[in-house]
Amino acid sequence: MKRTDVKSHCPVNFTLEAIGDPWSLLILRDIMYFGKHTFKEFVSSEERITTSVLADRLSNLEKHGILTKQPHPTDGRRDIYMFTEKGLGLVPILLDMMEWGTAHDPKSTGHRKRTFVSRIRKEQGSLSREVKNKMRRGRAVFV
Amino acid sequence: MKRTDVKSHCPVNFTLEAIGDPWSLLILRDIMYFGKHTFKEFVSSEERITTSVLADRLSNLEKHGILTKQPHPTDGRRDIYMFTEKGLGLVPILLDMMEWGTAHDPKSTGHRKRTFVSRIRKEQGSLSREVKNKMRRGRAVFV
DNA sequence: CATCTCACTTGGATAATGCAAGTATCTATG
DNA sequence: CATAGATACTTGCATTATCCAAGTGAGATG
Repeated sequence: MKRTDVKSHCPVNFTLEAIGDPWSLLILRDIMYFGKHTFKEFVSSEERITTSVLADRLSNLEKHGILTKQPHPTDGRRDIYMFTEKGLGLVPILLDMMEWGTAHDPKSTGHRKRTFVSRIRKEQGSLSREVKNKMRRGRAVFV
Repeated sequence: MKRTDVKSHCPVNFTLEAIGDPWSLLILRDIMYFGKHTFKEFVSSEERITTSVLADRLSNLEKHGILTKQPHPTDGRRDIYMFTEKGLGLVPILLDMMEWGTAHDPKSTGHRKRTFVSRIRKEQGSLSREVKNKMRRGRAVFV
């Protein structure tokens, strides 16, 4: 039995079924932050995804309606991958991940984007603060 | 070679090295949303994590400074897992995941928390909108 | 002190991933 | 218009991770 065989309708679990593996998120990062759009560009990323896994993840992200594939307008060999509107809903998650990674890795390249990262921090408002305070007191969101 | 053997200092990748597998995030969800704190409680979650994977993930999350383990004050068999301050920095990510999962799963239990979810949505402010608009025009954050 | 509870470990089967190589389609060049 | 190079994949095999069931050891309970 695979993990995703148990269908809970917890919204966090639903999100994880779509993007809950590292490679999928790295692909989304490549598009969102670096403007990559093709198979070849994804393969060339620092983290060295293999072509078999990349093909699998791209088709998953398409299946989940997060990415769309279009033929390149002039070069028929290429396919262009882009976010759908549903995919764009993941932007806040990717922003928060950039913020956290920058905050906790002294060597992070995020430090070169200080003003951008502090803008992310500002979007984390009163609700986040409220939840954190609750948890500091040993409580939980729904308890 | 494992994925995490390639050390990029991309902040998103750094975050993924810490919590980039589904089980870790489900553990954090259990603590944050449901107030679970012990091994037994995590095992009893809907998604059926196995004890071997749970033990592995808990020690990883401890190693990354996201969770701390304390002995139960009265029952010496139990250990209490709680978020550290570093771990609390992940709260916005977990909130955004709840928001997205609720928005895209018609059967989501998140629909029972409408006012809470709409508060999450309100925290996603002008920066997210700006990034999304850029991407709709085929551009990227840093391009 | 026998039994139960809790937090793990261990071992063996199954599934996912990594790696190298190959294929099909399209483009660019002589 | 044949040939070489690009691009987006597949395929096959070795390695690694996960699942599942059962066991262990320390502490609680009656």
